[in-house]
Amino acid sequence: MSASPVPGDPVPGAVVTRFAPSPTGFLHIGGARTALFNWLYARRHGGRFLLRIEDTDRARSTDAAIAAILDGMRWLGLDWDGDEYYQSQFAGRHAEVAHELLQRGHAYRCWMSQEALAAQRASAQAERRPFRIESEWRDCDGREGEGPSVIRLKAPREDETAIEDKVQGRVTVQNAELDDFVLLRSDGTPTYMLAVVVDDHDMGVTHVIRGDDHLNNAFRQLAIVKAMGWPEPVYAHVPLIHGQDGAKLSKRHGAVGVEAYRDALGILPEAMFNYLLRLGWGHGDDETISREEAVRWFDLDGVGRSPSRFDLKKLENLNGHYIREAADERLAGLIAPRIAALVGRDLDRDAIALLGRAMPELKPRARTLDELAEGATFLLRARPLDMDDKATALLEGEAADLLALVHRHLSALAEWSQEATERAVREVAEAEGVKLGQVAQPLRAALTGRATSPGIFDVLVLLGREESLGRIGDRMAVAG
RNA sequence: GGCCCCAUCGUCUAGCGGUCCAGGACGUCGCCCUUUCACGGCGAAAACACGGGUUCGAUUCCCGUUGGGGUCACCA
Repeated sequence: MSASPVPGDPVPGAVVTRFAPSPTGFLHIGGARTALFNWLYARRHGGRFLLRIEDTDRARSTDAAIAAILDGMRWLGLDWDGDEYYQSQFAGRHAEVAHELLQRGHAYRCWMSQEALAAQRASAQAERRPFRIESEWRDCDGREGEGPSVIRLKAPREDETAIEDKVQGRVTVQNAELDDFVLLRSDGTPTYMLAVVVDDHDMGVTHVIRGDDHLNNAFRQLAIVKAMGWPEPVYAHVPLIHGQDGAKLSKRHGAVGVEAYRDALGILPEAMFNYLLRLGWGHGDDETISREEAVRWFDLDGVGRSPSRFDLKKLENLNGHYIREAADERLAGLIAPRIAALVGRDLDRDAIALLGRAMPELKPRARTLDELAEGATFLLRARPLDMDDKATALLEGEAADLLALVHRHLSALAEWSQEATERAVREVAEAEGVKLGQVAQPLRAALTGRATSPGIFDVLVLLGREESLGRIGDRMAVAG
């Protein structure tokens, strides 16, 4: 599935890549992967990775929307070189280029009205033929119209244009397919098509790595590049990420911003990094790939050409892996706010230290920070504990008597350790002629309020003698 | 609809003419470990879309069909 090899690097020398998101309120999963690939490519080749915010649409480009993107990038550890650029800063330069194109005969002023355009489009549709703008102003020998005008590119109509795409291979399009798109709007502002090309050139971008949805645009942009006589960048159009239904990932698929996975589920940045990397790219049978390995191994030829579906299950599995690898203190700090919300009070240093100590037992049982916090709350909940349904069921019948026996044996212990508590509980089971589980399960319910938890002797030690005995006592009191 | 792109297990992928009755991972299902749930270990089911070529030989190359996706603004 590798892309056909593209001979020779047309731009020898330093690599410059860029990520150019438009601020929509969050860092889109697909955008994050595009950013990742650009970052990786630049780092791999000792080049520079630039960030440019496409804030031409001023209405949408709020500070909050921009901050969300920068925040997401930092979270993933995708550091950009230098300050971020803002496309709106360069509007003057964009207009300048449009006028230069005009002077050199590669563009023309067009006074065609929106209505005339709409009429052309309608008749094209009625006759079931492809729509292509046909402006009378393309070749009008200096004649001028009335009122405001736009500047359109005088796109070539003969021959064809080919792009040697690093991912897609050679892609060719008939120039007749390209129409005279607008470069400068009637209010003098630049269109996206013009702005990207000018900015990429001015920023010295050598490799344009972006989503597949821009492949068609690339031909239009290349027309500007050629008209200006600028060096052509290397293009690499990576396939889009799809939802479970196979369509381009969008809001209707649910969470689509990386911060949602971070905040709601509790995904670790290294897990997201690894997952996104493996989505559409592979390195043999390697599954868990570190940041360093990624920089060492990443290459554009490894990027597949077909879209891939976002699979939450795999992300979660990977996240579980990274949780197990993460330092206990870091994890404790990460889940502290979640637990605070769950137990309804802030956690002090002792509480966080307790979480850290419990972490080795908690970690293997969670795939997300959300699950990790959920599994840890029993440590910090206030007495008397609420019992869930399964815990309540475990405490029915003869369980109460067994619990009382366990309480007595544990109370008599001189030393409160895993070994000592285990011995005590096993003695009760043996003396009563029941299986360990018949004693351990009610004990678990009493201590945690749940039917599942870390190993019961770990729980006993983590909670400590006083708290443990207290919790068991609470249940005995209820049983009467 | 025009144009462009894509096509290996349910999903992510390995495979770059013979090593493939197709390998790994997630998910699923068994079994083991076990005080619960996980983790871990072992095992199972599961794919080269179809049809033509090229070739001594196609999952790998070419063409077509089918299916899927993207894109067609004075949005970005």
